[in-house]
Amino acid sequence: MLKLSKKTDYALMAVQYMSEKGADRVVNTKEIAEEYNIPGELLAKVLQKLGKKGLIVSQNGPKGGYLLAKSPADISVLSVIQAIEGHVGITECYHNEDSTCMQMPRCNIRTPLRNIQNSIYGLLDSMSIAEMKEFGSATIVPQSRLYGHRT
Amino acid sequence: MLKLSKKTDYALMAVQYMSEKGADRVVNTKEIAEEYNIPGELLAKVLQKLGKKGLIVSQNGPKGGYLLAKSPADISVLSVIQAIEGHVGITECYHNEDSTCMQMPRCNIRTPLRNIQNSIYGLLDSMSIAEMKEFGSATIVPQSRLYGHRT
DNA sequence: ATGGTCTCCGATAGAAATAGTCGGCGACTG
DNA sequence: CAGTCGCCGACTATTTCTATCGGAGACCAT
Repeated sequence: MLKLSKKTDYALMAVQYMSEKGADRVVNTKEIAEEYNIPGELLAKVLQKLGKKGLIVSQNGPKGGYLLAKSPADISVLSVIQAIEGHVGITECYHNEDSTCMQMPRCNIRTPLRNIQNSIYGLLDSMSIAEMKEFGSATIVPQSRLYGHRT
Repeated sequence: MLKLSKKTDYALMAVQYMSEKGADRVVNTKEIAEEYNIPGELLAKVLQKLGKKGLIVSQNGPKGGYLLAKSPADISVLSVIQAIEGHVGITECYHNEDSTCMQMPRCNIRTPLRNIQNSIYGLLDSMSIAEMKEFGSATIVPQSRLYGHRT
């Protein structure tokens, strides 16, 4: 229903939080969990996934935690979403590679929806974590935000 | 996970189908269900919802069925989606009016996500069923497709 | 007027995704 | 070498989505 999962929300919050704290500050799971009232063990899994995907870097041991792997300006919102949700698609047939969709043979909305999907992707891909924060205060989304994308 | 439900897919297919058949042709549930291999009883419910929302008009009795209530150019993709899924939001707090989100007090992504959501809405709202069909053959989504939306 | 066809509606069962939990392992710092 | 913290897999609970069932009401043709 076009809704992001809670895990994804948590991921975005965490990344945003780290970006606020600065590049040198090691942040641990508990700290974020308490800040936002997120169940610690669930957030831990989310951060682990972000780590695997190379978006953040982990540091073990006491005083350990996480750091952003790159500058907030270089982390796209889409990359965070995809790190958690895997390959995302607006419909079953774009979401699942080997989907056995009964409607496929005569489907009249497959291609149009792909175009819509690509547009949404373009928006999410073009927006960085750093930009997203600014959007918080901005009231208007710039017009130049959406692109045509080849099918 | 940013995916439309199957019901919504069915709704879009059905509306598209009706638009193809022309304004005067009464289409019944069974016909659409067979064309696209959709479970008949489920499609029936979907069409009923579209009827309630005034997107299509029902005609009872034998030789009954459905007609588009307006021209395909006047039916937005968003209106079809919302007819089936109700109020849609990219996050829980925008999806559910009375959501008790534990992250609310300090949430750092609420407003930015709303802007993103509004952008997506703008796209879906500005696209009609008639246009959607053309997007099926087009390879490029026009640049002018996204707007700024007030928060 | 009546039987067949079709929409309409609520309830419910089954399947799948999501949210959250638990327990043990390994790495690091002081 | 002990405590802290990340790492990982399995597990349960909850919610949402998908699909089905049974019956009521509208309508047309004969």
